Amino acid sequence: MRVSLKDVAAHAGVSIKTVSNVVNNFQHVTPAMRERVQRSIDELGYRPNLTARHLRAGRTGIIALALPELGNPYFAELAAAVIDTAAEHDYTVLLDHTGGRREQELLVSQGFRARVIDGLILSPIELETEDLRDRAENVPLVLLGERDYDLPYDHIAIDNVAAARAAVAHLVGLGRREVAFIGARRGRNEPAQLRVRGWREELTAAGLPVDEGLVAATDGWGHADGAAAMTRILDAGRRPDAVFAYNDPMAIGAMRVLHARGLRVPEDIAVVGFDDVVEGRFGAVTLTSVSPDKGAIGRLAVESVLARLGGAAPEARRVWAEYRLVERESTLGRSGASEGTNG
Amino acid sequence: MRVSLKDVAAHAGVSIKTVSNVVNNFQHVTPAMRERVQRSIDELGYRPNLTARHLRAGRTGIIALALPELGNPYFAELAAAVIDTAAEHDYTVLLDHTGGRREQELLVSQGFRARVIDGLILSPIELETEDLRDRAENVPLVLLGERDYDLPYDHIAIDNVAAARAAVAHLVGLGRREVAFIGARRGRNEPAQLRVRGWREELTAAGLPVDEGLVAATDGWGHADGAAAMTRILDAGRRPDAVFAYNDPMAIGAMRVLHARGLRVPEDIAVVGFDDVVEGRFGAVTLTSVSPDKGAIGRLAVESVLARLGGAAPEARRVWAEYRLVERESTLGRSGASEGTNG
DNA sequence: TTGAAAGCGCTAACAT
DNA sequence: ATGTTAGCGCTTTCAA
Repeated sequence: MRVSLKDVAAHAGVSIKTVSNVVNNFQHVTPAMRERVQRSIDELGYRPNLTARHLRAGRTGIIALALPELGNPYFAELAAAVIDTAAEHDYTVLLDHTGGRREQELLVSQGFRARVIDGLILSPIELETEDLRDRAENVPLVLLGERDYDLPYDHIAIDNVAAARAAVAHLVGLGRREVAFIGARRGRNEPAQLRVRGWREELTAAGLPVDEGLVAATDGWGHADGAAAMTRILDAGRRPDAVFAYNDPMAIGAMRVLHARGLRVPEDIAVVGFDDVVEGRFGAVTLTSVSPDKGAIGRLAVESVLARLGGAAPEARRVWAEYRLVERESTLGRSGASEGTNG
Repeated sequence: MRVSLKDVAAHAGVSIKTVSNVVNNFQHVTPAMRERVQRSIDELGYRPNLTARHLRAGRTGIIALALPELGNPYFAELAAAVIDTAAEHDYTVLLDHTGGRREQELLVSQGFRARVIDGLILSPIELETEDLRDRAENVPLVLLGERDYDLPYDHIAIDNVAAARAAVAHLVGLGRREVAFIGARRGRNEPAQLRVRGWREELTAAGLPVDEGLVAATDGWGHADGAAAMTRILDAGRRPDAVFAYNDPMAIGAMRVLHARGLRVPEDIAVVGFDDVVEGRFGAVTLTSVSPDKGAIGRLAVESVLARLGGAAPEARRVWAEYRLVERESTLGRSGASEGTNG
C-alpha cells in the first residue's frame, strides 16, 4: 500500500500539518520534531503524491513537446535544449512524437494525447491554420518549425526564406547554374514552401532560370526519400550541378545515390543540406548545411510557454532564431573547411 | 477560469453525477438529458481535469522512459516502439534523457525527475548495482541495455556476448586476423564489457591472439569519439585489418578517419558497427552492423512494466530479444549486399 | 435514472 | 510551534 501523510502523522503521533511542514522544509519546526517526523517518514518509506499536489496547486509542472520524429537528430537536439531549459525552471517535459501525421498532430493540439500538461510546444507538419483555429484546449500553445500560420500563437523559427537564399547564394557563388531542390511537396502551405521560395527568389536574383522541373517532391523526409528523389532526377535525364535538400538526411541520401552512380561531390554536383546534424560532419564527404540555432529555439520555446502560464497573455509574436551556413566538403571540396557565418 | 463539473452541473441544472455520467458515456442516461448536459458542456467549454481523475484513480496512465541520449537514432527508434506499445494500452510515455550521466540516472531511478508516473523504463550507462539496490521508489522499474545487473528487476536486452561474437566471427570468416575494438571503457562493469567479452571469446575460439592493445577506450559514444579512437590506433602505428565498434555512430566516425587517411573500407580495413541505425545504410560505404530487434525490446519493456502495475509481482526475469547481423559494404565491399541472419 | 456525499492526498488559511 | 479543517475536481458507493 501507498503511504500517505496521514499514515506518517499517525505513526509519529503528530498532526498532518506537522508532517507536511517537515516534508516541505517549512521554517518553524523544532529540530527535535523534525527528526522525529523524519524517522517515521524513513521508516514507512513515505513519498509525496505528486498528483495530489498538482490537483491542489492547479498545475502539474509538465509541458509537452510534440515533434514529428525523434529519429531525426535535429529534433533530438532540439528536444535536449527544451528539456534542459525546462529543467532550469523546474519543469518536466513530456515528449511526444506525431510522426508528422495529421491525425496525431490534431490529437496533440486538442489535448487528447497528454492532458496532464500546463503547456504545449508543437512542431506541426501537416496541420493547417484552420485545424488550429478552433482549438478547444486551454493550455498555452507555442508553435515551432517552418510552416507559416496566421494564428494567435507564438511561433519560434528561423527565417527560412532567408536561410534558403543564403544556401542557394553560396552555390551560385561557386559558379553553379542548375540547382535542384529536393523535398518539396505539392500544395500551397507545405513544410518546404518557404525554402522553395528562397530557392526561387535567389535564383531569380542571380539572373538564373527557375526550372520547376528541378524541384523533386517526396513522401517523407528521411534518407530514403532523398535517395529516391535524387534517383528520379537523374533517371529523368537531368544533370544539375548542385542540389539543395530540405534537410540533412535527405541530402545524405542523395549523396549516396550520386556516389553509387560515380558522380563526384562536389566536383560534378555540389550538395547543401539543412539542419546541420552531427551525421553530416562524418560522411566520406562532409556536408555543407544551414545550421539553425537549436539551443536558442528550444530555449525561446520554453520561455514562451512559461510566460503564458502565469495567466499573462502577451500578444502572440513571431520569434526569429539565428542560423548560420556551415560550409564543408560537399560544396568546397577536400581543401576548404571554413565555417562561414550568416544570419 | 477553468470550468469544472460543478460549473456544468449548475449551468445545466442537474447534479454533478449526471454530468459525470455524460462525460464518461455511462449507460443509463436518457437521450434528452444527455443532450441537455452536452449542450452545457460545449457552451462552457468544459474539459475534464486529468489530475483530479488521476488522484481519484490512484494512477496516472503515464510511464517514463529514461534514455541516455535522444540523438542516437537507436534510442529514437526504441522510444518510438515504446510510445506505440504504450499507446495501445492507453498509456502515455514521458520521455527523459539522462545524458548517460550518473547524477541524472540516479535522480531518475529515485523518482526525482518525474514523479507523476506509474512505472519506469530505464536504460542506464553509469549506474552500478548498488545504486539501484536501495531504491526507495515504489513504482515498478524495468531495465534496458547492455549492462549486467544482479537485481530484482526485469531486464530486457539482446545477448550482447553472442551478438559480439557473431560480428567478430563474420570478420574472421572473411579472413581478418587483427580486429580492433573501439568504445570500451576501463572498469569492470561498463557498457561495452559484454561486447568486449564476445570479441575476446570469439578471437580465442578462432585461435587468434587477443591483443588488448587493439581495444580503444573512449569518453563518449558518438561519431567524434569513434573518430578519435580510430585516430589514436593509427597514430600508435597499429594497422588492424578490421574494426568492431561499440555502436554505429562510432563506426561511422572511424570510417571517416580511414577515408581521410586514404585507407579503403573494406579492402584495407573492414568495419562492423552495432545497432543498425538508418544512417549506416546511406554512407558512401554502407555499414555492416548488429541489428537488435528494437521493436521487440520496446514492446517487451512496456509489457513488462504494465504487468507489474496491477500490484502483481512476477519474479524478476531477464528477457532476451532477437538480433541479426546485417552484412553490408563495410565488410563485403561493393559487390555483396546480402542481409544474412543470425540469432 | 438521477442526486447527495464521501474521499483520493495534499496545501494553506485559520485557530490554538 | 503545532493542530484543524476546507477544498482542489473527480468518481463512486448508496439512497431516492
